[in-house]
Amino acid sequence: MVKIRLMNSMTRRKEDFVPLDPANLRIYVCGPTVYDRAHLGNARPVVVFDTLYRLMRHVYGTGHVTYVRNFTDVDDKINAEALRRRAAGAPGTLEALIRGRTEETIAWYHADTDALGALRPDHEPRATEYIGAMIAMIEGLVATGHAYVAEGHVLFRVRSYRAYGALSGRSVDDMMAGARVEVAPFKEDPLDFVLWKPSDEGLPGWSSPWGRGRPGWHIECSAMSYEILGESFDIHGGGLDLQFPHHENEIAQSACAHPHGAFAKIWLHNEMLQVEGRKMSKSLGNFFTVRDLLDQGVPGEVIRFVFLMTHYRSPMDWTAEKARQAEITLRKWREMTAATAPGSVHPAVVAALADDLNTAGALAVLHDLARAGDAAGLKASAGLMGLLSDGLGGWDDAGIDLSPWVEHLVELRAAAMETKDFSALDALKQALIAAGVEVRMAKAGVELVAGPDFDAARLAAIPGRVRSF
RNA sequence: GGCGGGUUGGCGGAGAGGUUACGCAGCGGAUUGCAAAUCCGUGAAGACCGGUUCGAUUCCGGUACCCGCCUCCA
Repeated sequence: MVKIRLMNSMTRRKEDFVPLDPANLRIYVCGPTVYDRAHLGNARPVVVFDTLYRLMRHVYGTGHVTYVRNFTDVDDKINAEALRRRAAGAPGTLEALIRGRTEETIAWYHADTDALGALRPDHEPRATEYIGAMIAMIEGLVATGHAYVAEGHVLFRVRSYRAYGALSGRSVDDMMAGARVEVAPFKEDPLDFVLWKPSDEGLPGWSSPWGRGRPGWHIECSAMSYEILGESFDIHGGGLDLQFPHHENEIAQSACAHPHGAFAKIWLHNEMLQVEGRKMSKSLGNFFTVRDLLDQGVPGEVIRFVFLMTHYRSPMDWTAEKARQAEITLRKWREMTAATAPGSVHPAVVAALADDLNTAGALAVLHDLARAGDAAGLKASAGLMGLLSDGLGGWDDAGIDLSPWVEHLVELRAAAMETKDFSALDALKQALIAAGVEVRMAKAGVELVAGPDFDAARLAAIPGRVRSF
């Protein structure tokens, strides 16, 4: 059995991974709030935890890993969009408009993450389908004194959980010192957070012991992970920005609601994404979605490769130069493996991934395999990382038959060898190169490949074709 | 103010207390009518100051600078 080591955010140590149950390894990852297209930053945990999922399936067996990633479909931004649509004259109830918006967004999310070569999780629960479980958990917390009701709200009593702050390395008193928390007048303590809040008629709501309302953000993950994975599971993941307060609050809720459970054994957090050296933000004008990139012609496989170039615990900078390099490498590898059946995964690739998901190290091994000419090993090993699969392919094929141009070049070369006048041959060659075609002329023959900058219009505009195609 | 992370060659980016990371770019060579592509080879690093050590880029401490979180956020 391959020994997997993971950096546990809780202990700040790289630990040997020992599953609670090797026959059913359980992973929970915080998923998106489905109010709009996934931006590039959203894609990072998708790829990171997909890689973890693939590694675990490889090591423990495909049927022995349960991967859960939720959809948060209760959120003020979703409400705002639904209200906007209603104001614009859209028919239907508010709930129906909300459902429509979240359905649409989830479909986008699936399409975009599929394009990145991410496997669908085994469960993708939606918060709205677990309201009952959330209410039950909140009732338990109230009954045991870990939560209290105030003015239609239910709040978690942070001081009732002694270990609060352990994950993010803060003490409650530290947080009080630098508190920038909005303090509602009905809170016993400024750090107490909302489990349930009232909804007025203009907002979606569910009936509860505390009146019509809706859940706070953190409770959904506690409720859904418990319902699907139980009170103890192996790994909980998400972006580093979720470490506090979201994950800290999840821990507090779950630990108090299920005091005999361990909740998550290992916490993994991916670092954030930057774009050309700066934080991605709408105000800087460098904000874009996965779909934007795909529409610009950046293949999903290239996006995935760029993500894998950087270790998940380091900030990752998205740059056009990286995308260019990734595309060159993938084209080379795809050409090399096109007619090859996958062999076996190279142990060094597994070893690199097993060492806290060292994807950059694993890619270096892939380069070694390519250099050694091991196409079968390359294809299988890359497959473990979600690369070079048939499903992600096709983008490197310009979908054009270049063989007439090959014939033309062969004829021109034969003539040039006779006459010693290479000008016509060189002109055509330059024109092809200008159209983004790689011209490979060897003694044995001529080969043309449409490269990254292939431009069909420029190709079509080249004069002097010997026949029409 | 509180908490956490980082600083590696021209660029990107890993591992390892002592022996080549790797990729891109560069340079040299093979090949080619010439190129391209490919292959082979090659120079180039560890923010700064101390400490531990036979030996540190790798461990420890400090300084500087950068970044993230603390507010919806992946």
